[in-house]
Amino acid sequence: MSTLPREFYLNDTVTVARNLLGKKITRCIGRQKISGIIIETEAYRHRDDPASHAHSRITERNKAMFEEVGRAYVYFTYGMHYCFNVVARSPNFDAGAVLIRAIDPDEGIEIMEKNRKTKDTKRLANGPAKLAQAMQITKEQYGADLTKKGSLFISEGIERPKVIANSRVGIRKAVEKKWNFKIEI
DNA sequence: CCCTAGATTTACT
DNA sequence: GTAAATCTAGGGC
Repeated sequence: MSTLPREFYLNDTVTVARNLLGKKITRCIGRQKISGIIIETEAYRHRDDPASHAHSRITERNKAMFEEVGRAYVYFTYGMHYCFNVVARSPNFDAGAVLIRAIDPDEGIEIMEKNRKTKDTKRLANGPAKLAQAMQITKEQYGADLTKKGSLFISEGIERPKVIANSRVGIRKAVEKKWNFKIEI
C-alpha cells in the first residue's frame, strides 16, 4: 500500500479534512506496527479561522502549520495531552492543518491497550489525545514526513462512507463553521 | 446514559 | 495571569 502523495495535502484544508476520512495511519516503532483507519477529523485554517492556532501569527509552537504540507504538527495541551495534526492547505493559504480526532484501531491493538492502560477497544483511540497516546505520538514526531514510509505515515485505506459534518469540538470561537467530519464504519 | 470537577503545562495576553 | 483543538473518575439518573 503506497502513501498519499504530497499533492494530496496541497488543497483547501477543509477538503483535505474530508478526504482523509477512511485513510490509514501507520506508526512503526522498531519491529512493532500500529495502524488504524481515520474516522474523525477537523480543519483549522489561518486568518479566516479564529479558532486556529495559526490565527494570529507564527510562533514556536504553530510554525509547522506554515511549513511543508504532508508533515506532522503535534502540540501539547491541557498540561498533559498531545494532539496530532497533518499540515494541509491550498497554495494560496499560508497556514493550515487537519486535527486527527479518532481512528478505528486495526493492527497492534495489544500495544495500544498497553499504551492506554485499557482493554476497551471502543475507547482506545476515539479522541485526539487518546489517539496520540495509543500510537505513541509526542513532540518527537513534530514535523515528521507523512508521505514517506518512516515511523509515521498515511496511506490509502477503505472506501469512504457518508461523511457527517458538524461544529468543531472544544472551541469557543468560530463555532458556526462546520469543519468537523466523521464517518461511521 | 448524563454531568461536573480536577489534573497540570504551555503559550500568549 | 489565564485559557487551552482533553481525559478520567466519580456521582446521579
